[in-house]
Amino acid sequence: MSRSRWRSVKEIRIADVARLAGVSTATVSRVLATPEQVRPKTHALVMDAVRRSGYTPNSVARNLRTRRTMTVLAVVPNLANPVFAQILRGIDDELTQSGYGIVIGSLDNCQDREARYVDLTLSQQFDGVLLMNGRIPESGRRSMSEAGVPMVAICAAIPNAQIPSVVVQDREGSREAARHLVGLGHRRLGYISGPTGNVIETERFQGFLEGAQQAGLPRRAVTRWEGRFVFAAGEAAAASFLQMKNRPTGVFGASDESAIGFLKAIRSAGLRVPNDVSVMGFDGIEFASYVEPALTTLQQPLYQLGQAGAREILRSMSSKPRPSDSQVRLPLQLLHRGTTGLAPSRRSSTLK
Amino acid sequence: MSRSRWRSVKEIRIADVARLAGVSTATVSRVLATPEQVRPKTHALVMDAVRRSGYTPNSVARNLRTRRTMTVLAVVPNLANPVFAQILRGIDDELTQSGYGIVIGSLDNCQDREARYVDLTLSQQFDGVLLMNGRIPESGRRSMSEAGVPMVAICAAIPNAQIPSVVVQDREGSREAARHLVGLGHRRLGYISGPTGNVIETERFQGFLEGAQQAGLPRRAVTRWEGRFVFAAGEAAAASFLQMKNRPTGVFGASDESAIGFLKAIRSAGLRVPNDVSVMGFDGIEFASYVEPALTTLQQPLYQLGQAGAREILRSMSSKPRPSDSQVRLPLQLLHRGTTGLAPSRRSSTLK
DNA sequence: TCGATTTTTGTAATCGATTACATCTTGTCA
DNA sequence: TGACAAGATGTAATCGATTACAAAAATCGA
Repeated sequence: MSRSRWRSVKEIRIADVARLAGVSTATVSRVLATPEQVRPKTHALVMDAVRRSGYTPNSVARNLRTRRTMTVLAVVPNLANPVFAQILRGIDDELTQSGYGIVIGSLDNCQDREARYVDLTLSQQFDGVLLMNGRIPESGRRSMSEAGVPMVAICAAIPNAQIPSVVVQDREGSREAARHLVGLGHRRLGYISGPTGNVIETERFQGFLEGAQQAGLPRRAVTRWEGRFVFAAGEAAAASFLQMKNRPTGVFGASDESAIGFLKAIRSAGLRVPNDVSVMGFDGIEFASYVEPALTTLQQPLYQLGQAGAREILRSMSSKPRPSDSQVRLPLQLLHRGTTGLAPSRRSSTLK
Repeated sequence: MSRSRWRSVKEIRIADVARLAGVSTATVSRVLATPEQVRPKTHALVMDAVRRSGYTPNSVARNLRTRRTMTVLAVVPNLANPVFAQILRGIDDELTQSGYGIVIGSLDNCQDREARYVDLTLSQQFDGVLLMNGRIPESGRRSMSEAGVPMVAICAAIPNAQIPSVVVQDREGSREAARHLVGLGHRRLGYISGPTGNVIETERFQGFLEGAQQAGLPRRAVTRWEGRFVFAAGEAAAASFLQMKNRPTGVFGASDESAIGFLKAIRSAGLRVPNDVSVMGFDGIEFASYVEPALTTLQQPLYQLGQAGAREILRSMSSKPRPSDSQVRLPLQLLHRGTTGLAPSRRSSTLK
């Protein structure tokens, strides 16, 4: 019975409120959208009717008429990765402040899921799109860009596209990581990669190589293990690492998860960190400080990344003329924690 | 310039396609929605026009006319917790299969964020709502239930509400956890709680007490530390734990994160796990197997939980008559890993 | 108090689809 | 071949808001 009451409440339309208040629908609409355009007396009248009836405007109708949905799509590679959870928090907070909503589209690491979001975007569901997967989603012969909706790339810039991006200093960070390891005396380095071809991966690997080189290491001093940004990739790299004769003593994971997977695997094999091997990650996720020892890593300003991206898309959605290829690059912070230390060679000589 | 071409593509309406194909808008609509109702020749004609023009129906207009959005809202306490990420994957997969979309509404552990989702729901944005926060969101004097939209609770049942729920056997699981610890010889137990008042927390704590009692322990053998389902709660509990004179030897965290926080903190304090203290968690998140030692925990079938919840809401949205208070309870699995072992007392006698 | 100006309100068109109903084809069978 | 049913298509109403434009009311100065 209370059930049916709710139902009835749900059916209130603007016309009902207008009748109740003795005004036209136009006036009701104005009271709700532009109160300053209506006489205080009328305003009170209408607001009272709104309250009495429990009216809430139908946003679908409004969206149709105004041709905007006040909603932004955020495409992420996956939801399980806490990196994106943090970025999304920043986006959400920022967009909410401006009255926008956010729809999260997870690709679940599966490229054919792009189709769905292409369709939704093409069907005018969103006023803007935030891309965190480093590419413009497509479906068959159709691309999301056909929708003519503003887009902004976060986390990973999109090559060959005139799209503003908000990213971190991946290259510089990885360079610093390599230098950090070499500075500790490590002469043979390992690199656990992200997915080959991925923009971020490319940047980080290049940076790492550059850093090693700048620190005086030859290219062959760096071993690269093919991986992805997940725990399992680190474990796989460890398997390969363990059966090397001349093992690297400093290993850098292109993500915290892969570094943690590596860490776990080599410790299970009896190696000590950082005494035998130093390990570094990239991301600065919360987990990273709960492994043992706490993971040395490059911390991304994830929340701020999301905020900045959101501000960028808000700008794109408001003003028409845009540079449309601006790029913001936020700095990283090297968190020197427990998994990195002096190289065994250096350490023993020190101890002697 | 290509820009303007996209723009123009975007403006195609059903009337344009109809003109191009030389039929009425009704026919175009039917070709797209109910192809069997249209002659093959006409069908081909229209499809060709659709392809040539790059037409995609405007879903906002469609939603208005059909009075459904084919979208479900999923309210989660927060996004950072991987538990919800996994549940959401299950939901997403299942809903997508049925042509539904999902909007994720994160409360970010902040109750006043409920208002936003209440408004969206009241404004007819969703055909159904999945609640994972154990309560029906409200905003001022308005409740989400007024929208008259089907709702299903996942993860945490909602007390005193006629809402179907899909949960796990929290109570039975925690009971088993307590028995497991006592079975290993632990006579003093610790319990790191979730937020007091939370449905899940209540279930788990009751279960834990019951288990301890059934195993022959008096109530006072169980110490409860007030906490939340996050790392920091475990660390706080550890601080309290460390300054007890007669410490528990078996500690159960109501979440993996709190257990991991505890683990980290007591190991930093020099205690050995499981030799000095056994630790258990609840959730079975991926990270739990990467700490050292791997965390013994109760694994939730998170993905399946999401799937089941999605199926339930799909049912609620299709058929009108519903039991509306059915409850599905999925079983947990005790993963016996490295953080639990014989109690010190028991172990030393064994070794002797 | 009157007319001009400004504010407030109302009427009706509009957003872009779906769909009830009417109309026109096509097909079947005597 | 013609009558009738079944099938395909078209016309126009509809979903529920916003808003351009017109009309009415309030304000103001002389």
